[in-house]
Amino acid sequence: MQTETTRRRLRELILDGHYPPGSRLGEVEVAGTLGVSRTPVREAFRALTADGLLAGSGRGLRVVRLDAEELAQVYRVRAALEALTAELAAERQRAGRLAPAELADLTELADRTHRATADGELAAGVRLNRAFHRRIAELAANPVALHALDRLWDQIQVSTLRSLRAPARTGLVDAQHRALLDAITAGDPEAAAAAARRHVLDTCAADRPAADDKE
Amino acid sequence: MQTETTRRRLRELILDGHYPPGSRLGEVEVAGTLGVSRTPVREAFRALTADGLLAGSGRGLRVVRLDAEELAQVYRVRAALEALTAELAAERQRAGRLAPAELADLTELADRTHRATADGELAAGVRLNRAFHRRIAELAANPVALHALDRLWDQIQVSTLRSLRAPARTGLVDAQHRALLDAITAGDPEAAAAAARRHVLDTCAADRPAADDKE
DNA sequence: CACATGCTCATTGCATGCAATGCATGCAGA
DNA sequence: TCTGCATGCATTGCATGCAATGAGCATGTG
Repeated sequence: MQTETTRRRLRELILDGHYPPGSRLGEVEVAGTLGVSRTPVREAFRALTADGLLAGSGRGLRVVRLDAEELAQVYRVRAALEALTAELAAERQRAGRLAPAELADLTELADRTHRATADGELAAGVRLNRAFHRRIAELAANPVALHALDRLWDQIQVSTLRSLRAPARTGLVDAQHRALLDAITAGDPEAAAAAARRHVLDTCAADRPAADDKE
Repeated sequence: MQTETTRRRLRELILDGHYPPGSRLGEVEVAGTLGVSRTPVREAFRALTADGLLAGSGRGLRVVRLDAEELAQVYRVRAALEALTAELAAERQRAGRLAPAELADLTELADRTHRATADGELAAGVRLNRAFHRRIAELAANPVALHALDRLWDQIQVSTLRSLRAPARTGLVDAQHRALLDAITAGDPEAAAAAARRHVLDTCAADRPAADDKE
């Protein structure tokens, strides 16, 4: 079971920025650091490569570094999938399959996200924001979409780590979260899908200036 | 490099139905069959598991067998992604970024798909149909979407292998392919997205009777 | 006769040795 | 000084040994 724990720990290290994009990862080095043999590290590398966090087949794996265009492509797929999950969640709400507690939960996540970001706790804000979006995907009750989104969120998180941007957009983000929330609560699939798509694409546009790649 | 070839060969065997859904795959057995050691087989297993073709954590991997609901969930994600690729392809056409030869190619794929299916060459029809959809995804020029769709197509192909159904729907399928093609050719993203979504969801509905799972 | 329990064996997970490969570095010659 | 080549090294890919674990089966008992 060391393979799985190794995979998890490595993923955390990458998502934390401990291994920033472009870092080179060697089997021996990581095996030594984590105190396991090369085999589980090797398999963890494969898994993370499949998840789109590592790349560079052959000699030397590196943490993926997406350029602006690739990041935009990831965002477009994310927008399509989040439009789907929002639509499905709204459908389930309309069908009466969502418990009030679940919606309350979602509202609280939106609140906490806004508060954390407004208070300047950027790391917590990023985490809560992701939790908010993920909760919607859970309410959609489609594991396939959820899994695909998990991968995309990981990729985006890695590539936008350094640009933990200031809150200027905080108000807009929160307003869009509320709009999405309202559409789901109202059981309006079309509105929910549209709100989700717009929100994600706006976020993409806001992240784009992160094209200050050097090194 | 035996890992990669092993992965490819195993994928082919699974997609061909040589290892039908539910089959149990053992490292030693496959290693013996393919004439390699357990290590590359092991890694190929991991990769195919990540691709959603194998499952069954822990003791004994099996070829995934999706029930009707899971298959429908895959189809909904596929519909969202194919709507996106159709939209992107149409956008590129509108922007004049698609060469006429590329569209001609696509038309020919639609033709050949229709002919093969109408002639009762089901296997060839399935292959060509997939090639048609894939070509659209290629024209969308979004590798992220293309990769995600490749995985979904694989999963669907495995789970609908046994129900290589008769052509009754042939006419409808071809008509929808033409509608999609026309929307892309016309550079109409909304129409293309709608056509793709409807086509995929109709296909899902047609595949649903495959719920005659026993064994 | 059914169910629980203990045993045996197949199968996987992990570690490590060995061979191959690609890269960097340093030296020699132009 | 620059270029080309050769050599050494770091690193990965693959094979295999060993230990652990879970499953299936047989047997004994209620």
